[in-house]
Amino acid sequence: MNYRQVKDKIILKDINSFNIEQILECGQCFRFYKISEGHYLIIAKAKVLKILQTDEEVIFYPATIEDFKNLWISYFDLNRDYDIIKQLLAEKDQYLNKAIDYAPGIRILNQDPWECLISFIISQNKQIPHIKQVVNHISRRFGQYIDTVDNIDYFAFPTAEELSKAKEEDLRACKAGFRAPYILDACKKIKSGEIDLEKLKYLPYEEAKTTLLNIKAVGPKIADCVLLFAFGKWEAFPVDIWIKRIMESLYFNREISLNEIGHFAREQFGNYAGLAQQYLFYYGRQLKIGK
DNA sequence: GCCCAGGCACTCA
DNA sequence: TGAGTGCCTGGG
Repeated sequence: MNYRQVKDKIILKDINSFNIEQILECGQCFRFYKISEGHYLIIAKAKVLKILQTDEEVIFYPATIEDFKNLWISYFDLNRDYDIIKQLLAEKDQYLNKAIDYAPGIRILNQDPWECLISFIISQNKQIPHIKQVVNHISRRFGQYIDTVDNIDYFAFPTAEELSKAKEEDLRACKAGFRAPYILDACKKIKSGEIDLEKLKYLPYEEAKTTLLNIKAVGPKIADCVLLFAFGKWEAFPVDIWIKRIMESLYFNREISLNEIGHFAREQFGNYAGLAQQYLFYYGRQLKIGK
């Protein structure tokens, strides 16, 4: 990878395994908008960033070289060599091999744990456009103003401190529905220090997961999402309804319990299970496998 | 109007 | 321990 700054843009070249559409549309994050083909706007790290990908390069703007080094390299996981991992995974089985070929540009983002936690609490029983909507309402109402881009105001996702000012009815007004008290429970546990998200990063997968399960409305699926997308714990293999259908259809040819799927995934994909999940999810969802 | 969506809590056997 | 059911809300 090499990059340089040209005015307010960072131009990135020679990067393998990077496709902005696949990265954003594989279900790991919610605060992004498609501007046009290969052109997206994201809100992360209290910034509004556009990303334009062409055949030869990826342009991040507006961004300084400092932002790029301090924020975006880590956020987009740019220092990791995905080619080696993909080779390892592709040897596991033909289905995963196909899924990797289908979307070789997927990367796992390093997101903010708090935002990730609340976003996935919101995700239950909702479709992605709805989740995005609720996260936006909450940001607009409780988060800090970031910037106005193309006449649209953008707001950061509120901190636990900021969000704990919300009342249940405020969150219901943000269309959180029955999840409103769950969000407040998470606020309370984080704000009081009962659960310290910063510390989870340093705990082993199982221990961190057990801690997260103490939050109301956080079950195995949501815990795994947070562990994978915010804490870099790639042993996590979130099993949602899509992955269940996809795995049943590709690997089992019958109905199977969530537990069995998790067990199978750990055996089959090992320490890279989480990345395998992303390839299978994107592949299966785009092709509507099992639906 | 009905059904379902990237789960979970709660209840009951 | 496992199966069954209800849940805000919006879109098809």
